[in-house]
Amino acid sequence: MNFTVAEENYIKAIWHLQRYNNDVTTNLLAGQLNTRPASVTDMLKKLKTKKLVHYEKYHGFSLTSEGKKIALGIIRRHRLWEFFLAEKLHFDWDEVHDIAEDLEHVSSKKLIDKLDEYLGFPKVDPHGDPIPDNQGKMETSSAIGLHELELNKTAEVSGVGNQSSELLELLKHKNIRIGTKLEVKKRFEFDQSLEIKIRNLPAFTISEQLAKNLLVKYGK
Amino acid sequence: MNFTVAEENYIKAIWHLQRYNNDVTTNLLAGQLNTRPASVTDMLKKLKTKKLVHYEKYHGFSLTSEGKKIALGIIRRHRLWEFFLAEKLHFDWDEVHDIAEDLEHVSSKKLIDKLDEYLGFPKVDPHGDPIPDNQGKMETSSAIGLHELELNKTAEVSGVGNQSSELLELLKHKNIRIGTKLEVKKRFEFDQSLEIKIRNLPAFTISEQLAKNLLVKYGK
DNA sequence: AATTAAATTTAGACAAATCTAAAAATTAAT
DNA sequence: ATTAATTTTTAGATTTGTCTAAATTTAATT
Repeated sequence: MNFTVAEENYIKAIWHLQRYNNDVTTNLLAGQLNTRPASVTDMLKKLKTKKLVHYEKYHGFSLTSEGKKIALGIIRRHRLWEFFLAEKLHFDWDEVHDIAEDLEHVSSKKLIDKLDEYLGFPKVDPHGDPIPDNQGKMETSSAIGLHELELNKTAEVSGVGNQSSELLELLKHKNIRIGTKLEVKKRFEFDQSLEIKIRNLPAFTISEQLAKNLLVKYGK
Repeated sequence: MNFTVAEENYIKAIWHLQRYNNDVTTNLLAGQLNTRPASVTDMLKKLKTKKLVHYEKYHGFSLTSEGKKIALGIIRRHRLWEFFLAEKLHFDWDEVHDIAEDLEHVSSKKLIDKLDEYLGFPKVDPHGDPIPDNQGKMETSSAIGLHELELNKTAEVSGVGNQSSELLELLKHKNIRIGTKLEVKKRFEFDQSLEIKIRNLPAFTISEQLAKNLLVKYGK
């Protein structure tokens, strides 16, 4: 089966929302896709006839297992292109997302498998998100939010909570990237801000909001 | 300005047809695009309002200089991706065209310029067609059809007349590719077929039609 | 030059994806 | 348990790109 760009964007958005929300709603999806709730309803009907979502009107929706499979294919394409853009074309990590949004809809299976091989079967994209293999399987991350890291334990940044250019710009400014090793030295109760330290550089403070969007793994 | 995939396909098709036909007609373009003459008329009106074609109804059409500029941008993207697919991902030359048809519509200028640099600013694609640079300029080829090559003069294959998988399959079977050196030993008047020789291999015969679709340059 | 043939354009319809405004269903609140 | 607020869906329109069938224009032929 073949899908339109619009269909793929809906499938992908539902998949992403399902990850962090117990139930995905019409309004939420409309917000995510910059469209209107009425348009979402229309598309849900269409995706239902294609057996990509379970959907009962007024009672929510979710991806079928077939829908999830399609979603993982799109995400695989997206993240492989992101890796290519960063690694081979030397794009900054805050530039790759938008271009990959377009490239991900080129759906030749052979192209993507050869690209994967050419890139050396990478396991994570430039934001630390895992890349599904050609069977749709991917690493499950043991990462936690920086806000839940214990004090004075070294951890390594392994991902970010989202790909907004705002977040990535801030991280670039603070010199934090995937692989950066750091420790939390102090937690301020007033606003839940954290004082962190990177190597032997002067300690500095980051907001609770930023901390929640920084994924880290324990271990030197 | 930004263009839809449909618009880009029309612009590109007109550009290609203009190269080999004095005047491009509605029917010809419809045939090329696998669509109906009525659809072509509709699109021509649209492209006229965007100043990409000169068009007076019942009296033909052609690309404006702006239209040509857009066309060269699309062709640049197409041929760079073809080069990438063949050179980096090791696709056969008869597989690259269809995939590049999709990739060419991803229109980030920065992406294409960085891709160009990454590939080492190639001058021709895997079929021997010249790749426009980021100013839209490209090599003008001195190639001639194999059917007009003088007898017993060595020449080198530099391109093919079209990218149909049928032609490319035939060439693969006959072991002819870009860079192959050959000579025409004899021309048969009856059907204009040619006997050709490649290196020290046994001579063999090719049809007039194939000869016309093989572009060669003189010189060892 | 009149008629026939071919090419092109118009008119009207349709599918995809979207929208606004109104109606219906669900959920929350008094 | 009604009423009010929110969410979701329907109804009807719009845009893009396409189609068929009919009408028009141009070109070819006798």
